[in-house]
Amino acid sequence: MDTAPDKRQLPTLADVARHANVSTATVSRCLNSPDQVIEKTRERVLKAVRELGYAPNFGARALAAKQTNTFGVVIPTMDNAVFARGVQAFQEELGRHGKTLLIASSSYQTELEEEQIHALVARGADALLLIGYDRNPDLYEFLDKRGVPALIAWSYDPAQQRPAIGFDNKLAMAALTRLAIEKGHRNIACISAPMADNDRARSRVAGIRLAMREARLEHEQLTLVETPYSIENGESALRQILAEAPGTSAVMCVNDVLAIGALRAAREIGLRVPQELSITGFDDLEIARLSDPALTTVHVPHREMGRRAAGMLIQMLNDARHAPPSVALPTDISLRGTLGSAPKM
Amino acid sequence: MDTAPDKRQLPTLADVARHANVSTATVSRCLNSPDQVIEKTRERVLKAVRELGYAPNFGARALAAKQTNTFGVVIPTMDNAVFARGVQAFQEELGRHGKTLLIASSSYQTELEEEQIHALVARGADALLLIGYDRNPDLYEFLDKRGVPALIAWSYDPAQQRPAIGFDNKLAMAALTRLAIEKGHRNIACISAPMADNDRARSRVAGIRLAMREARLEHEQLTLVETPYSIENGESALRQILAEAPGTSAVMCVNDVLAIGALRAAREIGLRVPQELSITGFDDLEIARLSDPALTTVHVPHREMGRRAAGMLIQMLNDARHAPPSVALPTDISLRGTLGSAPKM
DNA sequence: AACGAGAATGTAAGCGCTTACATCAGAGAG
DNA sequence: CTCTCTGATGTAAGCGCTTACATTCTCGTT
Repeated sequence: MDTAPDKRQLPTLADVARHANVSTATVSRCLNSPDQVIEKTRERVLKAVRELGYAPNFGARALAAKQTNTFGVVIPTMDNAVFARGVQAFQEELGRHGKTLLIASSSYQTELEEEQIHALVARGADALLLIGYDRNPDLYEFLDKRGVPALIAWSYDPAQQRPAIGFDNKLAMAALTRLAIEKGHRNIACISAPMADNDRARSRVAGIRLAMREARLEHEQLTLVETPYSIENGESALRQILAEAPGTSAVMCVNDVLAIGALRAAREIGLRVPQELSITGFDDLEIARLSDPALTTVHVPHREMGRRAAGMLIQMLNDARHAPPSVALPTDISLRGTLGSAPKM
Repeated sequence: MDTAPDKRQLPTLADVARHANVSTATVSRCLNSPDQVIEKTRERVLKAVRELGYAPNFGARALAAKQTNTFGVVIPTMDNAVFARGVQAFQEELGRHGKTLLIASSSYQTELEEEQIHALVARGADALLLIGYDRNPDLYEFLDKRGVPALIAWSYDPAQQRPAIGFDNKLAMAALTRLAIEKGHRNIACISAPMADNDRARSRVAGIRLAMREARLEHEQLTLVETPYSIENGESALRQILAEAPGTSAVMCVNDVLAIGALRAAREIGLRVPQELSITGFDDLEIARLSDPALTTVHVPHREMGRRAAGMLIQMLNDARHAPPSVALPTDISLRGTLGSAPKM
């Protein structure tokens, strides 16, 4: 497969040293602590660096220096503004501290995620940001053994031990559900992302159930459809719900993308939203404000989460003994057009 | 579990070898070409690996093996579906070939981009995917010298030498502009992203100018506003345009996000779209279909571009001598609600 | 002019891994 | 029973870099 092409001989530290007529140590110092080298020598070395197009070999450097200043993150997919925004903020903050971020995406496949984590650790990631709690216990053990601090993001569950920064998905969804119930909705349905390996989706659904139970509704009868994240899937999920439970007056989706799909299906079918059917989302993506009517959803501070995650992880790296307390960021309900009162029977 | 403070001693190949009572060479072979090792030994080694929580040190491996199987990409921002989608596809295809992708994002800062490229190369990226042509020539020289193949994506300019995969932004925008002109628009304005260091934006604006020239319109009088990518900026840009050139009947934006902002501003102002004002975008993001009215825009095959970019780059790596021909992917106009006939004077 | 402190630079020992080459054990041939 | 051959395993030389320690220079002192 890999027919090694022209094994080009790259310039090394030693080449630069020879070219500048100094020792390798001096070159190294020029690059890492320039003030230890006298100006004249430094100039000569830097000139040689430029002329040879030299770039240090990171692997060798990490090997010798035992430090990479590199953090890693594995996200389920880049193709979702939710993660993109948080990770972007994470990286910006990391950059401010002189750290580099390596991003890998797992396409929502647990196995692939595990591989990526190993790859990141092998590449010397000093610390990791991981999405959600659901993960093979062996993996956590592996990270502990290696002493690689890992912070869970996008989730927060007081019952879990691991340090995390996120929001209480269950409570947030319960709050939204209570609102729907106040507005008279009794026949509630839910469109969820696949819940296996996704504690966020699970918690959100649990939140709906919680609120229904509180209101003495038959929460066992919640019509539930699980389908992967996409607008199209949201559309067909809504059709499926209406077929299974024609009396449904409110459809609560575990994310905005599915909700937008549901909204679209409702329009195609000719159901007026919110007069005949209410729809809610979760995340408050850009699209939530753009749809017509605008989507009622749960607003989540993604950027702030990313930013603070960076701080926490750096702290975890510097003080490996005390895990910082997990933090639950506040969410709030963005009440917009798609949630209305339940239609009169 | 040992909570060693810092300076944690990670297990090395040698530790595994000792533990399994074999030589380091055998352990290495177990990991890299298992069929060269007899089953019994292999099991013993793998058991030791598991027990010690061993993971190979990538740096050392790359150092010794001179191959990383890692590609790199530097995108302007993750927080834009355009790049996210293409890169996701790129990564998926790379994964299929056993390559890992390292992603860095430059927050649209040229200097940062340059740094990131160096970082990626230092980390042993075998090849790079870069967005757009605009870049310091020294950087290209550096990459050439290092023998790191680089493929330009998202842009295609027949006048440029470097291998690229993208679409002809100028032609695509010209086509859309011709359409607007056919519909009677004469007073055209444009909302562009900052054009310095962004050949895509520049080409798109050039496309507008080209079409106007063809139609013998005073293309010098194109009202042009440059503003960074965001919905809010699109809104204020539209207000600015209407203040500067009240007769404007069509506003062409270089991307969908700005267009959505413009659309929103138009609604706030009370201008009916498309009866009183036409608006167009570029990219065909999800939001383009969701706005009301839906956005007329240029559809661009992001995923296909990412996928094919992976193939091209692998080929470039394997055959460094012949650069593959650049490819221009077809774009087409998604004619939707926001482009209408020019209002009668 | 000789001395010595401190700054600048050099020397060389690894860091953890791969791999060419050396060695060895066992099977089949003679 | 010895000899070869083959396949499994061991040995050890780097890969490019950092850094502790050794060496050499440079000056201000005396």
